[in-house]
Amino acid sequence: MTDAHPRAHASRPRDPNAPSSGGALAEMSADALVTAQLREAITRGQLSPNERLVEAELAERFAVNRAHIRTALAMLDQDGLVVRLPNRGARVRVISDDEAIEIAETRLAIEAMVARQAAAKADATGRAALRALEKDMARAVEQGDSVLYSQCNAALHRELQRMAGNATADRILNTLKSHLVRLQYRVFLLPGRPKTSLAEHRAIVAAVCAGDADAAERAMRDHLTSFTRLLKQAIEVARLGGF
Amino acid sequence: MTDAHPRAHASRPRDPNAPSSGGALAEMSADALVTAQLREAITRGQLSPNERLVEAELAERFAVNRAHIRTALAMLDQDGLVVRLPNRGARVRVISDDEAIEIAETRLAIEAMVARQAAAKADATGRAALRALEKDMARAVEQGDSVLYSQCNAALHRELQRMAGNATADRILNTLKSHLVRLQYRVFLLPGRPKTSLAEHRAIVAAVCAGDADAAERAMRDHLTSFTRLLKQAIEVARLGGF
DNA sequence: CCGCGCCGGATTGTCAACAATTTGGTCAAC
DNA sequence: GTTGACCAAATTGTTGACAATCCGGCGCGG
Repeated sequence: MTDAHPRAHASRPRDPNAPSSGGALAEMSADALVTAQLREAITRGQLSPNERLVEAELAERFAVNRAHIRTALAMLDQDGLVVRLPNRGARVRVISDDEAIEIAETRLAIEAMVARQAAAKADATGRAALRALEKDMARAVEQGDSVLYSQCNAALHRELQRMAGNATADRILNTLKSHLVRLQYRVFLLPGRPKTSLAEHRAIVAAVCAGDADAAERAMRDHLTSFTRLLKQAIEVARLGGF
Repeated sequence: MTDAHPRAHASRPRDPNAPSSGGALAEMSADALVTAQLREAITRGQLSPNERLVEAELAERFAVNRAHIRTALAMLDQDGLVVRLPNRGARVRVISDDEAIEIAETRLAIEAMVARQAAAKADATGRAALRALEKDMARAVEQGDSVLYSQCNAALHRELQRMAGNATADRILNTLKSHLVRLQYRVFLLPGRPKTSLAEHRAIVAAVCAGDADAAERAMRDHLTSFTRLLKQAIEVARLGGF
């Protein structure tokens, strides 16, 4: 209706040689879409760790062919969200305590670099965005709104990634974070955490906006070190208390 | 012959929940095997950047079904070695100059952490292995054997990864390195590079063996900063001279 | 009562045929 | 000479059927 040409389906020719599944939600291959859906189902906890992922079931659930599920599982296997044992099917990969810490530490290493790069490349738009997010964050703390806070937190880190313009680090960080989402809420819920976290974020924003790369890296390092320490603590508590 | 039970095919039950394609070459699913082969073909340069990857061709080349090629392409797409455009097939992904630098920088960030962790966990075995590799490396420099040197170099970094015992960092580093292999030879061939590189490696080995985490991280950082700088230089030269 | 082999259902792995899409070339019309 | 539509070959996307494998329970023998 909106387009007279029967064969036309996209106006722009699309940039080739770009990470295949990175783009917008529309104009995505069926495989990529299914993969994204499955990934989200896992990270949101709708599929619990170690749960068996039966191809036929998933195919029905997402209303697609088994082949699509199959490639989706292969891709998620590739970035460690799923384990596949030959002839025995796939399961949601369980992240061991030790591994969770590994992930947090690796994230720290990369994100410290990202903060440095963001500071080095900071422009007016980015600075404004950061300051706005800082304000939102402060409001969330005042109101004691954990959900909002966690959203602002994620948004702020994403904005830093955007400013750094490091696609490689981006991809890796997104993968690492998808592993952490299920764990980080424990840290957010610790008493007093939002307040310290806010202060740490302020330091990051200030350093990045000032274009001080060293300070930005240091601030991010402090922030994520503190996060990692609390994560370890939370894990330890769970290990002792849970059993 | 060696086993009376007709159904037995592996002695140990195998640890579930481990990165699927990380293990030994035997006992690998067909998909994983094909993926590994294709990955190697790409990293070794047998398939040039931007080359079209026709499923039927590859299927014949590796003597497998098209479906296997399909999942292999999906997995390689996932870790950025291949780009797939819907209905238009897959190509070997070309790494732009900027991206090569990004990759080198990200590698630096992670490997600095790995060096730190290796130093913290260093045991007698690891120390011995590092010292042996250092010797081999020195010999390679004396003899002016670039190939041997590059192998020792890779082995040394791998040994550090092993010592650090950080599976997450491992996976990421291996991916990043697979992108760099085709570029790093330019750096190795620069005049005088092996000698400086050797000195840098000596510093790393010394720090790690001494269990000095800070020094190890610093040494690795210096080493890879120097590498990255030369890589940038090599790229710049190629950009100006190549055209 | 316990181990062992075996069978049936469920699930994954393999494959080839078919449908849909892109691509490049040809030809006519302007 | 150039533009545009159309056609054919090549290639990817989709689907269903079939084979191979694993997992549970069941019965047999010790």
